[in-house]
Amino acid sequence: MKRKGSSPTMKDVAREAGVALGTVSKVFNGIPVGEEYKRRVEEAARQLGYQVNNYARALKTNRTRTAALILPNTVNPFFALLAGDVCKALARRGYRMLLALSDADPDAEQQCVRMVEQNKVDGIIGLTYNPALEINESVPFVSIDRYFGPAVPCVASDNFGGGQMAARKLMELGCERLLFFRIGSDVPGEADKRGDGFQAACQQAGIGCSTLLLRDEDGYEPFRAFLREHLRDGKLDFDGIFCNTDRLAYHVCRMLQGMGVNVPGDAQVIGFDGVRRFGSEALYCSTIAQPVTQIAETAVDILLQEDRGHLPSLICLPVSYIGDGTTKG
Amino acid sequence: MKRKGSSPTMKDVAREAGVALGTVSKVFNGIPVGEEYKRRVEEAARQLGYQVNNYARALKTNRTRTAALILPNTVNPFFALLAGDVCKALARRGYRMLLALSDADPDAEQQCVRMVEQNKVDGIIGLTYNPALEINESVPFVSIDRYFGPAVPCVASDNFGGGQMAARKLMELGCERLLFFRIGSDVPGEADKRGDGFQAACQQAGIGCSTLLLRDEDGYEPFRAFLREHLRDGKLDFDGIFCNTDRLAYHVCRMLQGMGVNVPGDAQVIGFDGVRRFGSEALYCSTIAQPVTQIAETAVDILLQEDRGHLPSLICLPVSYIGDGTTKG
DNA sequence: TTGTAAGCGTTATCAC
DNA sequence: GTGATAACGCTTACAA
Repeated sequence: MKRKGSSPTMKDVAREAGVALGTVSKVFNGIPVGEEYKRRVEEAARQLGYQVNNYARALKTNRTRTAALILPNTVNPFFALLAGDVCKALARRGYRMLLALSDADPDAEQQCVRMVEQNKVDGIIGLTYNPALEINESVPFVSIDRYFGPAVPCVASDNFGGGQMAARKLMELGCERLLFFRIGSDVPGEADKRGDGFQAACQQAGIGCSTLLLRDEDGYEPFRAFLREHLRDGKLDFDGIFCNTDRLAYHVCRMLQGMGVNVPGDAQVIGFDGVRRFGSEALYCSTIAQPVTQIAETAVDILLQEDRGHLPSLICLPVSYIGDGTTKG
Repeated sequence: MKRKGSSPTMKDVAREAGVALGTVSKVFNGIPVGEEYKRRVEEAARQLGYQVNNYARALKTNRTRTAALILPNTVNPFFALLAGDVCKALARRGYRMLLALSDADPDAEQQCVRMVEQNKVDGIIGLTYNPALEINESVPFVSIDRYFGPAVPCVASDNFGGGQMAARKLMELGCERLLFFRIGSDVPGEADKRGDGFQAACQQAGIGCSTLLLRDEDGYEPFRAFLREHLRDGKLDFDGIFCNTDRLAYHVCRMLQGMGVNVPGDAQVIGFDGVRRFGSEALYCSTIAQPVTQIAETAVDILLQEDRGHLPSLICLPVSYIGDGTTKG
């Protein structure tokens, strides 16, 4: 590794090149300047290893070319994917990404907002759980997976459509007794529509649908109890189960296995997310996959949109079904 | 969500509080000031929703209280964990984290460095693959998993010790014919010592050890071919396999399963990393777990150390064995 | 086209 | 202890 010396300023470059300060600035901002001057400035800059000081520039221009991403954590593979894709989407547009982790705690989320506000970010993308989050009006905000109201753009998967898709797929694959399992946060979010879509599709098809809706604090055990209750003579009352996350689906499959119920033979299971082992390999189960890259790309596009007049309020991106082992197709 | 109005400056606060600009600054920097003045400033600041402008502050002080983390990606669960832990370690010390993703591409890594340098970060933590990385001397750098030389602090797991640990554990569990599988990057790194440690322990114990060392580009198939070659009458020539990552171990287990070799009955397998399903649940295999949180904490500590005079050059943090399914204990 | 100078929001150095 | 004032490194009118 080479380690070059310390930071020269524009003044140094100007002196070295024998031109005025303003000229140097112009060169670095692509403003036309005499060919010979330009050459000299570039040469001097290269020689001194000059780099513009973004902090000084931002102070003047009020644009930091930095955006913040607020996320509960980075270990949840969906969040990890999102973080990566948002970072890349921003980088492609010449923006830097500040990452702030909240642990899904409302107070911590507010602190994250304060922190990045102080840092004069040009915008914030947040996947948050605090419905009363206070954000300075002057900083653009795009929400992911949580709808705050018409004034705050929200991008999410087509959760409702995904739920419908799961129900229809299960029916198409021969299921007749459907079950929906849900675990998640207390605070309402777009992801709740997964169940809504599932139930709507069932109703539309004229078949019933049992449900068990829990909160994260409840853990996975109640699902096991529920399944046991609905197990008669080794046969499950249901032949198609939709879980609102791949993680839950994974647990359900293991529980069923433990009870001697064959998946997908006796019961087919579909999860939601499209999470992969080691972040990029095999799926854990048949699933409704979220278009993570597209979510990131869209969120960034909206965030950086110049015209802040008429922004979309809710954007739902298309999901897709991927069969992988826990369904018959 | 509430959205409060735009950004007042110190000047506004000073006017509102009826004090001088300098006094406001002092209040926000914890410099003693008259009790009554302090109260008035704080009141005014609260009323106006004032927050210090970090960019202006940094321009003056030359400290941004921001550090950068350069990582190949965020989907690899180990990297995801690291990103989270570094972010939290920095936050706890009042620092923000800029995340830059390189895709493990040397040029992109250099670009990341340039980008965060322009952003005047107070330091960079990098998990990189470019041995010729150029970093401005004036910005502190801590490397993870790659040793650049005595002048650049590197923090890593005790890879050598982990390799030894794997060998000894396998022997302890009755294995007599050991095998080491390695896949990874071309460029030398601390992780290479996993194999060194494993072989050293074998030699010390006076037992042989076969190896197959591949690069990422080779993919996993050659391992399958190797195993097939060493399968006679349904019995494998080896009864203990150490893989340099959990991911490889996972694949190897599936290959063995496909060949009718029982794990851990006929062959025991140990991986390295301690990667968990869904980022936080069950392991994929018995493993030598890396102390990710400690690595992050240590890297941050070194990075922010005031005394840049005598920094440690290589810090190896203790790993731990966790048996989970692919070994007999 | 080029150079000059004001000022972005802070901090820090002074007289007071 | 308090309050002007000069930087910090840059952009951007505006004057030359």
